[in-house]
Amino acid sequence: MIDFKLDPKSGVPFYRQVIDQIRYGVSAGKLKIGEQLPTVRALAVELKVNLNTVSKAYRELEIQNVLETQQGTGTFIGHIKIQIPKEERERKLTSICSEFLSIASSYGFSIDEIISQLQQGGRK
Amino acid sequence: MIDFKLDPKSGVPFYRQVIDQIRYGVSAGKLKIGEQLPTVRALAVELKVNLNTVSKAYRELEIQNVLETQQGTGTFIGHIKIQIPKEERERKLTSICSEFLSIASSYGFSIDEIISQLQQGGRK
DNA sequence: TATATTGTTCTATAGAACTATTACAATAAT
DNA sequence: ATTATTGTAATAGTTCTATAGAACAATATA
Repeated sequence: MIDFKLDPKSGVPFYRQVIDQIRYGVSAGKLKIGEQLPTVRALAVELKVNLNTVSKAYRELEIQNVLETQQGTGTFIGHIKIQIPKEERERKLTSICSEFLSIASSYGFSIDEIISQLQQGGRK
Repeated sequence: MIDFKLDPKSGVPFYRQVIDQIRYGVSAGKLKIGEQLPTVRALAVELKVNLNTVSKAYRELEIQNVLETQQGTGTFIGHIKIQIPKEERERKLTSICSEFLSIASSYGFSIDEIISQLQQGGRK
């Protein structure tokens, strides 16, 4: 289970922060397939946000097939593994990396700093 | 001078992205004391945002003593040395890397793939 | 002086984000 | 069956973000 955290100063909407944390948790293996997430009400209380905010995050992730929800039961990590065509995959990798680099360096971060940080964040 | 970049998908307001990039640019030494910034109109055109959005960013930075403005002349990097706390810089790096990683790995890219691509894209 | 350029301010509009409240629907547990 | 728990939905109101357009103020320049 993730230890959810919200950063009000970041400027990033709460529901997007929740989405990010779940998506990253899944890909980092912190959230296993089929695992139950906190209920919308429980997470709303924990994060001190409105129920609708959590609900919105869960809803978007369900649309993306990251989550599966069962009314009355709960919300779970989805079973569907999404497949992306290889050419598109290559292009996507190049594109997001290039875009990210230009943004990161506009903040004054060097490649080395970035890579070092990514390596830390990538540990399981 | 900074190569300004806006990321509409990040969820961070435009004016905040501009603020961030200038502040980090200053602390990284990319923007020198007394250096003139683009005019509000020029930057607005470059970033394809409204004049008021840039103006808002500049105004906040003037309040923070990062910038000094002279009506009719332009906007300049202030003479008061602003240090961005190491922790804040760390947090920003962590934040953008984490967000990027969550997106990248949701496409199924491994850390190694990502880093390898970044190293290629980072060559000049 | 006249004109252009710069930043500033104001109004109006639109949409997103978030909260609050209430109610409804599906499932599980008793 | 009844109750509790879960997710869902609808409405309303506030704040924030961003745009568009217009006008104003200060400075530099021709």
